[in-house]
Amino acid sequence: MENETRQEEIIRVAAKLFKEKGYSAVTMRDLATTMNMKAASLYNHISSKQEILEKIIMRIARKFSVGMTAVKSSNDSCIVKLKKIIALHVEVSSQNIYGMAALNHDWMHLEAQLGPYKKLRSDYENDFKEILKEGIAAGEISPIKPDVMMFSILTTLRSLYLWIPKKEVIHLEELTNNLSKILINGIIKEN
Amino acid sequence: MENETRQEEIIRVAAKLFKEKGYSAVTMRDLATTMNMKAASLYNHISSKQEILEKIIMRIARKFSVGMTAVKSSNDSCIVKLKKIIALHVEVSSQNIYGMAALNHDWMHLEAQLGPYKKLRSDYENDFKEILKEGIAAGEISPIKPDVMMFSILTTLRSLYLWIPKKEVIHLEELTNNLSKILINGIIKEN
DNA sequence: GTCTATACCACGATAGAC
DNA sequence: GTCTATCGTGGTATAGAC
Repeated sequence: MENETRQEEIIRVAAKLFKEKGYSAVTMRDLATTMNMKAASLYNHISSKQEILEKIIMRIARKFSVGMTAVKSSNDSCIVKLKKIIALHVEVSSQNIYGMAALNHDWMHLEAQLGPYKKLRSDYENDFKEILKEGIAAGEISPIKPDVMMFSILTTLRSLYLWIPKKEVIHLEELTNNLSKILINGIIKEN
Repeated sequence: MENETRQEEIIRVAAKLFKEKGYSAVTMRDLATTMNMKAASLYNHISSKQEILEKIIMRIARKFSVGMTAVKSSNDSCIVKLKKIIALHVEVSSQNIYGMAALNHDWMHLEAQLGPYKKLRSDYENDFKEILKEGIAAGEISPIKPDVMMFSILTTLRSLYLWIPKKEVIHLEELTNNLSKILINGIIKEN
């Protein structure tokens, strides 16, 4: 965290507090206390509480969009594309375990950026579903409702931030492999 | 909703608001406006905002505990036990789509009931993991880390409330069957 | 860049008339 | 059982000294 600007530090600490109590329950006084400052001093670095939320959420949302674009444009099979999406979520979640909480649960408190956020999320879900549909058409994936499949896989991936920090030592590659097996092959033992 | 007491009505409406904005962001004035009352009048039916949260969360948490106890004490195979747990989540979630949001995201704002809630949740997760471990020992389930399996399945089940209301017509039995296939057999097509 | 002081407003909750 | 009025607290944010 060297060479981190004071604004970046505030945003990082705020994300941690938002994960613990949610955006609405965290006050500027809470944030200031954690930063060893007075609340008024925060405003030399950020213009509002809302701005902090916007930076936390939109930064991560854009990473997912960029990642999905890369996966879409590849020539991989659908199963490989899915594995790449799983790896994308493990990577982004592990690098933003606090911010992911705000992305998942505090997006409704966005004001000016609410529309742009919703657009990114809905585009992401459509791309995801499209990959599943292609997989079904190509005979790679079981012909179960793509909606239910996407919901099942994506909610697991979106909740990774709750769970990654609990691992003592985080073997991200191992986690990615285990998740791929479970989400793609299921948990039943094949004989 | 006939024969519903005024207190039950307040709790039901509050759960809906909590799902939309989170416990902290919903004010007693918001709740009163939605109920076509003044905020002060709410206090003739409930003693505090905190009491509303407690009733919403603890009621549902106890349903899951009761359901898990029934599954545990059966003589079913582990796979059948898992299917029963999936059905339990579909049932409880569909009957409490608003309350599930508070259960998942506002439990940290519990005060006196925080400890009891955490105990119920942790017991539930331990029972769930135990069933997976038995399944592995019995050769029914793939020998992947039970932690990762439980995380993957349980986060999907815990997020059902986000998704059930989006279905135009809810065929709960079909949803249960599709989810069982996806979570247990995976999405890959077997040839 | 941080501080003290404070403006202004909304919060949960209570008192007491009707 | 609902209302008006209000209490005490604490919210975001600004002004201006240092």
